[in-house]
Amino acid sequence: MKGDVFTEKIRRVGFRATKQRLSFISILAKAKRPLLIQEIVNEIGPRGMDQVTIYRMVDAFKKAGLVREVNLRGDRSRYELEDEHDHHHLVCINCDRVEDFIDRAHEQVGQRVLARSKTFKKITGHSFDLYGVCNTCAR
Amino acid sequence: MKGDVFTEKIRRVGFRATKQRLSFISILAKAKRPLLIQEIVNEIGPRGMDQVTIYRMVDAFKKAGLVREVNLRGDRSRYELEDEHDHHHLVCINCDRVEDFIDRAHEQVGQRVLARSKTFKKITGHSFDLYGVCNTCAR
DNA sequence: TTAGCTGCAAATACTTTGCACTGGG
DNA sequence: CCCAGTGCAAAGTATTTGCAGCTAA
Repeated sequence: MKGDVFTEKIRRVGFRATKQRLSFISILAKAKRPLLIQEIVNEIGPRGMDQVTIYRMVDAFKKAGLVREVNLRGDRSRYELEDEHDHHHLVCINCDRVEDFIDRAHEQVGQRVLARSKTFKKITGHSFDLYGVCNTCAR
Repeated sequence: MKGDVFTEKIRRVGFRATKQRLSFISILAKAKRPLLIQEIVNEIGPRGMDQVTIYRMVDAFKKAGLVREVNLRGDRSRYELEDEHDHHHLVCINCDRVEDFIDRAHEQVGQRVLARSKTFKKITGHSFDLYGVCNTCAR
């Protein structure tokens, strides 16, 4: 467990690498899409760890920049591991399947909007996701 | 009250134009930004209408295409009137001030992503908002 | 008149907090 | 050893549901 890559990640941001945190991170790493708190709880199983612990972990990891909070439609917050090329999501409105994509168009939009704006000084972030219908649901 | 534009809007989608619905719509029309359920309640005042009614109204109007649900950051859902040129938001991360902007770049992104995707058939919607710091908060 | 709406009460779901105990370093 | 982290219980919000009475059309 010493040289484990998740252990390193956690320690690097100044946290203790408890087994709860390791299993939390590994669940997010395996997931193909951002997960609800409830989905993480289910994944871990009833005897895994307390729901409260997950709320606290998500909060700490978010501040530490290890985890990203994602809001799709009117849904509750979902969580995924932070990655270098901040990707966006293409989400099926029928079955919730998620495909990630990378696109930098929003950066130019930001510049354009800022240039025109009389009230804003700088852009610091964005949210950009697409919704659609996947091949399976389109039949 | 007969020729009122809000009354027309409401009737056109098959609903009854009650005074609760009229005041709800007029509050959203006056607001300069998407409002929380709680903000709408406050706006109306304690003796105005029941919170439950607002939840039900928001739901019905959303389905009817009169109202749009907006999710900014990890915040609860906010609501605004639907408009023809689906605008986006530039939000101050410090004071929550909102400036609307219009930009169609996301349409090309959608085409691009769809062309590359092996699993999606079509794009039906999007969410795109920018975050930044306004002039006042930048000082 | 009468179905669509609303209000009130209460249930349910989600999230946060307090505190004593545990285990990572 | 000792304090960050966890579990459990309970409080605090947010949202939904059931039902009786009201009112727009």
